[in-house]
Amino acid sequence: MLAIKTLRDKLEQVKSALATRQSDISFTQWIAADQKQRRLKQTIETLKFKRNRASEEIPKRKRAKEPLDALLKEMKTVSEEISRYEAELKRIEAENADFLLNLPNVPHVSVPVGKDETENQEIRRWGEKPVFSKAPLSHWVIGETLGILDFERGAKMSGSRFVLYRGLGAKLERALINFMLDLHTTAHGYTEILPPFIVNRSSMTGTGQLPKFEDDLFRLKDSDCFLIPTGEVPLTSIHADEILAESDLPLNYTAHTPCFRREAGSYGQDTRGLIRQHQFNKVELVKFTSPTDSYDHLEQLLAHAETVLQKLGLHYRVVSLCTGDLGFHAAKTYDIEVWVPSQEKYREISSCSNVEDFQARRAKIRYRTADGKIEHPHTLNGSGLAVGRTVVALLENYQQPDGSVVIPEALRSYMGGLEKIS
RNA sequence: GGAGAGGUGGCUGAGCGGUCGAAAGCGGCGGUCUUGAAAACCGUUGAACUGAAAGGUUCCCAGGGUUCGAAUCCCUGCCUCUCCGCCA
Repeated sequence: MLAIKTLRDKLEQVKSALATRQSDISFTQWIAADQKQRRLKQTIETLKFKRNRASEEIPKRKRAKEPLDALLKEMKTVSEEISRYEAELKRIEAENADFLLNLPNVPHVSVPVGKDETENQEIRRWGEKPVFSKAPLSHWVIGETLGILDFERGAKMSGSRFVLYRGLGAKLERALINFMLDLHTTAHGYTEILPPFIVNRSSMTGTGQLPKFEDDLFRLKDSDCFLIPTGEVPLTSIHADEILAESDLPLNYTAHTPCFRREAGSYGQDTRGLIRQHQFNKVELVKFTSPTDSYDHLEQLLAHAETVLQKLGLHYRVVSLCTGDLGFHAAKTYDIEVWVPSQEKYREISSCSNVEDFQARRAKIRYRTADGKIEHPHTLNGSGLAVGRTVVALLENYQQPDGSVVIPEALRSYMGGLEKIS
């Protein structure tokens, strides 16, 4: 959510910044409604002032046994007026709040301007593409042949885009989760959290998933609660409605959570394999930082996610998303894309964003500065990493001519010393 | 699932329908005292909106209602706790 003050004072700047996102938002209606809202509020406050003064007067007169019928009558009218105006104000406020909640974040100045993903900017590459003697197999062929991934039975019990891991496949997923969590908690200084995987509407709204993206979420039938689409939601909600101390910052949290996504509107995309599932595991990184150094922290967060791939020896590139490809709540985003040999493509395996104060404002996350001022911290989040997609990369990049898959050195202690899956 | 209790400021916890943004204690901050610290004592200490400021309005879980006036009364919802039942 953007600050109303910013909208009122710097509307033209906001407009042109948002235009780079390819959003066509009209502000004319909002401007009128905002003015109406302020006028109404003034009227109501004047009336309430009158009522409050009368409330002081009435008991005095009562004690003095002075007549007050006329005053009571007058105040009854005033109260009726107030409730009439308030009903109107409530309606307008709800409209305006809805407008604000649906406005995307303003891109940071360093974000490349562009219309869609074709104009994202490559920042760097790490490692080399592996060389194969014959055409590399897709991870689902490898996984099914090795008996570690079972898409058929996943679909049988749950539907398409669900998978069953078996034996060493399940163990590999678990090994990756532990490997990532250990790395982030020991080497990178994050506090491990095990949050709820079901959250209420307020947590979803605070983090920016709602009201705009309800169709992408799984909602529980009788409770207005949702399955989390990412660990970012519970981790960022940890400090909702709180006022932190400046000395608390930065706060660094990590968590492994399953993520649940409806994937509405992605029919026909990545229908086979692990790339796009309704349920997948992810290790998430979330930071709360001071606004002054949040962009340094974004680089750090990105480096922390990259470290996972480096330790696993997986070739990847880092891309800075252009304005047109930026997610709703992000001011700046780096995607890490891992090499997927069977597709001869880089595929997103992590997305690291600085949300600035967009979520903090929605979720009422604040901190008190040394001189007592109340400010919104910046929130950052990134995948460190998407676990299912890491399995994709491992199976494909480490596949051997004999059909086996070598386990990278860094992971072996988590696999009971196993060197390859065959 | 059944029965009951309750949701008040950073925390604990008072609060008669009007003088309550709200007692008191703790904690925090500043000070006195002290070589220093502790203790003691004194002072101070919520948030949002609005306004140049003075000030004004709002907030005692949320939403409705009663009333000239609600933290206080009524209704609904949410949440927490206790006991019983069930259960990993």
